[in-house]
Amino acid sequence: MYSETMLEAITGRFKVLAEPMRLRALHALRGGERSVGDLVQALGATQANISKHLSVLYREGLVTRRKDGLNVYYRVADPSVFRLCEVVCGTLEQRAARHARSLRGAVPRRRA
Amino acid sequence: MYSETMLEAITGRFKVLAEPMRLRALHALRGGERSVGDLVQALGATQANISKHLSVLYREGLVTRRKDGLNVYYRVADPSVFRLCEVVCGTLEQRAARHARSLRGAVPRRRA
DNA sequence: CGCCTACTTAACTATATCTTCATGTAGTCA
DNA sequence: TGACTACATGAAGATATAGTTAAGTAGGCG
Repeated sequence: MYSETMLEAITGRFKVLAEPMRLRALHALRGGERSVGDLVQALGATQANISKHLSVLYREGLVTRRKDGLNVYYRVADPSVFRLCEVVCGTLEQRAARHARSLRGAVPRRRA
Repeated sequence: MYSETMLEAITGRFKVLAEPMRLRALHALRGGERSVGDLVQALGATQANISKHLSVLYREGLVTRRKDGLNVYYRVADPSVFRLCEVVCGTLEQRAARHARSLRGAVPRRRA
């Protein structure tokens, strides 16, 4: 069993990832660092919105940032995020497959 | 990049795991199935509260349930949850270690 | 210096969700 | 049938958080 603080830390990490826009931002950063304006255009959201989500990711240690002139460039700091997504994807696909099978009938019948 | 529906599904899964009490419940079920009343006692929460969290876990497909007389027994249906927690734990520990090192000084100086 | 651009942040509204209390439901036992 | 137990659920209050608007900060450029 986890300690109380560890539990809060884990759920905190999950909470950060539980937002579509943040996940989109992280995956948009998968290819390397990008500026805020670049992300705004890529993700189709307002600049303030993206900026806030990036701040959350930064506070949680999932990204780093680097200022260059007027631009701020963000970069993924913790690639484990993608492993988490892949694990979730795997189980979701398994579940979907099971569901599909159950729709076809739990005990598949041959064509009459 | 994920499709919009896939993204919602992934964040939905993270959202379910982003609650300390639900994570506690899942880990309490790690040893095998347990009744609601048993979990209530083990987790130290109200019966309504536990029942609701279990319903969420059930809707999301993370647990199964089985009724036997007056009792309802829950069981973990998707053990990948524990892998997710382990991945998160690993990165949190790494981060804590880095933080500890930075507190000792990024460039450790020898005693004068 | 003033003005612009890129970004951040404060203030606000709307929405979601956790928690609790009370009630409802299903099964057991007399 | 009625009373009791185990669990689920509806309603309501408190809190949190996403999104927008507007203002603030910092750097580049004339």
